[in-house]
Amino acid sequence: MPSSRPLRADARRNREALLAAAREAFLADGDATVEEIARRAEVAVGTLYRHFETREALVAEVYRQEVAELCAAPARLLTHHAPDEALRTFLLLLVEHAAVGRGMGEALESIMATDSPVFDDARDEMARALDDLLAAGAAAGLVRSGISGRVVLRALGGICGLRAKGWKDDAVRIATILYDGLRYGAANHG
Amino acid sequence: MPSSRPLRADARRNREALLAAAREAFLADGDATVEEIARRAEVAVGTLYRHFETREALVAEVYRQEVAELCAAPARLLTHHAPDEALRTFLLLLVEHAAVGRGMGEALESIMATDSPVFDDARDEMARALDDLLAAGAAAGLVRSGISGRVVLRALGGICGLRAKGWKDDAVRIATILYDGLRYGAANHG
DNA sequence: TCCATAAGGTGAGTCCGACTCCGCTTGCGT
DNA sequence: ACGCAAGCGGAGTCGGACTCACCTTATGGA
Repeated sequence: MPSSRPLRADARRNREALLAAAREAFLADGDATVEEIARRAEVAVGTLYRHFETREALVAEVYRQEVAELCAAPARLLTHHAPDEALRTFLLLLVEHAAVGRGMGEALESIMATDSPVFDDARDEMARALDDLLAAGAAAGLVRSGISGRVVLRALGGICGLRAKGWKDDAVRIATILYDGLRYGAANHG
Repeated sequence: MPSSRPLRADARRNREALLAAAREAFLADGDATVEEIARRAEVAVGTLYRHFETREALVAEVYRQEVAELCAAPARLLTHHAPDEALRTFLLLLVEHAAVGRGMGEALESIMATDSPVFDDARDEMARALDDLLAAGAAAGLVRSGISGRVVLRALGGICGLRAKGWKDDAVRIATILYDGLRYGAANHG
């Protein structure tokens, strides 16, 4: 159903406006009712639902770009760093992304810690990205083998939700612990 | 407000019935509307709300016993095992508890991964229990120091929510990775 | 240029679940 | 046995996601 017809001009405008309004609302506050988003975009809720199946689908769309970018990182990191360093950097990059705004953290948490089918694609993509990292590390004997990306993803899920004072330090610590834990059973243990 | 007066007989009965109904509903299905719980207990929702501030408070109460038990474990484990072994066992014990029913997992997740004030007590208690474990481990040079129980708690949060096939294996793996990560930077590194 | 028409937009309304309120009922101390 | 505070019932409110029957308009073909 994409591109059966190229989308009428007003429709495209509204879709864009909705995404912009949602992005604005999410990045800042983290939530926002569909009503609020529609109002910001100067359309009615019905229009919102013409373009996005559910509120969650809108959230997913808003963060798709950024998640895709995040998922592209492992391949890039692996060309510039040793696999273990690439893994470490990626985990910290994730924390960094989660920190850009309440919304991004929540989106990442939804992807990592829920099983909502709306995020299936993003979840699969991130799991695959992590798989690559882990496989490269294992092949080099720097990371224990037998761990799937999905597992690591899930382990990281918790750190993206809350925004208490000092949150980021904690997140970095957790990422570091996980990283060390992943190296612990490696062939070249050290 | 506890024990200003010993609670009228019918009130005690209803309170008990509500807890029983909720326990039954939660352990099996994981959720249940307040309406459903009230119906099961053969009282009206108003009665439910006389006894419990919010739905969450009811959840907290249902699992208080079990959480308290869980929190008592570290002290016991430390008298029988080396600190590192005690830590490992506790992490696995947590996974075990999360596995007893959808509800218990959800409750643990709420405690560990949210900041709902309803779970403040449980959260504090668990963090303290973990602190003890970590401090003992650090004192013996078996566990890296500088990690607070709260951080570990948060890291574990993600593993208690989902119930996909093979979930428990994943949870055990994550717990193991965390455990290894916690030992990684220890004084007697090995 | 103009019309037919299907794509798109609208917003009051539905649904659902948590929570409230107030009048009625009842356990229990005297 | 009586009074009344404690307790209970359940219809009602509220808030948020989502729907649908009807209206508006962009667009492409004559």
